[in-house]
Amino acid sequence: MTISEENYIKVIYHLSLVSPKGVNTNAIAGMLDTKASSVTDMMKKLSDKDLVTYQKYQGVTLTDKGLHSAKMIVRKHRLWEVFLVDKLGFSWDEVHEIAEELEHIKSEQLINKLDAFLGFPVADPHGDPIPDAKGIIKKIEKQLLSEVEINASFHCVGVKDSSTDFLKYLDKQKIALGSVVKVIDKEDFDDTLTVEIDGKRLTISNKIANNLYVQ
Amino acid sequence: MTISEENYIKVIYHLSLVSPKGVNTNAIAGMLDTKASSVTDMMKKLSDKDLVTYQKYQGVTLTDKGLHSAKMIVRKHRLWEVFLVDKLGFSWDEVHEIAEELEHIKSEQLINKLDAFLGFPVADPHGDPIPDAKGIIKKIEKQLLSEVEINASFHCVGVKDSSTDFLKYLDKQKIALGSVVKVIDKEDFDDTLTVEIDGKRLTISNKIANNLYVQ
DNA sequence: TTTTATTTTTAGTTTTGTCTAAATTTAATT
DNA sequence: AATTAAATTTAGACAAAACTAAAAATAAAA
Ligand SMILES: [Mn+2]
Ligand SMILES: [Mn+2]
Ligand SMILES: [Mn+2]
Ligand SMILES: [Mn+2]
Repeated sequence: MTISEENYIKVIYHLSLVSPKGVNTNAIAGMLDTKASSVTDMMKKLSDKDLVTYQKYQGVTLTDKGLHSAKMIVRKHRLWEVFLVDKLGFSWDEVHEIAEELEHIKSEQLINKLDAFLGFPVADPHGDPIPDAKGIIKKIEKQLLSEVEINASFHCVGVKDSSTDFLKYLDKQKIALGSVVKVIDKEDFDDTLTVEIDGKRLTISNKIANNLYVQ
Repeated sequence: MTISEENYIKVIYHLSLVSPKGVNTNAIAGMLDTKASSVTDMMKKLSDKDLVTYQKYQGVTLTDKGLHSAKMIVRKHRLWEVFLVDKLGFSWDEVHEIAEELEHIKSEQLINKLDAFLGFPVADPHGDPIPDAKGIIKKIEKQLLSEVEINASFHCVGVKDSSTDFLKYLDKQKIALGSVVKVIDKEDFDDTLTVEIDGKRLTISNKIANNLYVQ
């Protein structure tokens, strides 16, 4: 599998989680910053390799083989992100780009040794679950902060949006995975929340609360 | 720079150490397992990018820019080899192939953080020197075991041939970097050596002695 | 110094992955 | 149901990096 093929497979995997019935050509093109015609070409190739099932105009889905490949790429991506943050001291907003390259290193032995070296982590620095060597993903129980009842306490366990802007905002507000959050009040008009994070009171917009997972 | 361009630059660098006057097309083709005509094409491209000076039929040399690029690739290759052996527990005959891929990961920050994480090593698992962030290579004093006087003691500090076969032979004989070697006797006829390695007596051929560096 | 052998380059293809522009299919509106 | 809009695919082209086969330059041998 080439790097390009791997990038396509991974994008189809991520989009499948939202559109399990079939992933659109344009959606793939958007994620990979390429043109729809290029996607169509690649779908034919991936279909020939039995990694996706593709029917003209009907979107694509991953085959079992494609799904397994996708999980292995995601596994590599997330393990490398853990390495970059835990061992090399990168911050969580700096690692995605680098992991985007590291995820294509071929050795299976490498990734399993890395996994052991890191202590078999179950989640990456953004709280996303890491598939194990067999591709099994331990589902992490979580809710969006925006959908949680008032006056109960939770732990931050992940982010939905892992853009630099959002992660830097969280850093600024001293919100990290593990932080304790309690929703004090919710504004009816625009769903703005008053929360207490690690004891400190804070007002956050619905957009923020809608991108932060708690448990 | 593409991965292919980087591989060419690195090979030219290694061959330059032996042929500083100019590296031959066929030599490059041999190292990269490609055809001479492909090399010619690439030399034109690298020349256009000001990474090599190339004149038809006269071989190539690296420009300052090309030399610096080459050293950065070698730096990455060797640092990753240290990581694989010291942190992940690979043996020294397993790391070259993987480092051949890892050396192409782009981030400068990554490699400098990796360097720090590893404790700024000066040599890779095969005893080859690691260029620092500026490209400066601390020359390691060393002699081939085949050229050393009899009855003096040395430390193994590197291998000239780092093929799997040779490294596995050394493993079998319990010879590692750091081992203490003393040449007891040299056979006039074929230069076979009788040596004492970490106290154990051993007979080794000239071919072996000619691929082991001591200091 | 010719002749022969080796090395290197040129010319013309191929594969991979991309693009633009045009055609086609499907979805959404009148 | 007909028309318009959006999504998708086809057709044709291009750049990168490789190849084969043939031509040209250099080196070695007679
Ligand atoms: Mn990637
Ligand atoms: Mn992540
Ligand atoms: Mn390489
Ligand atoms: Mn090495």
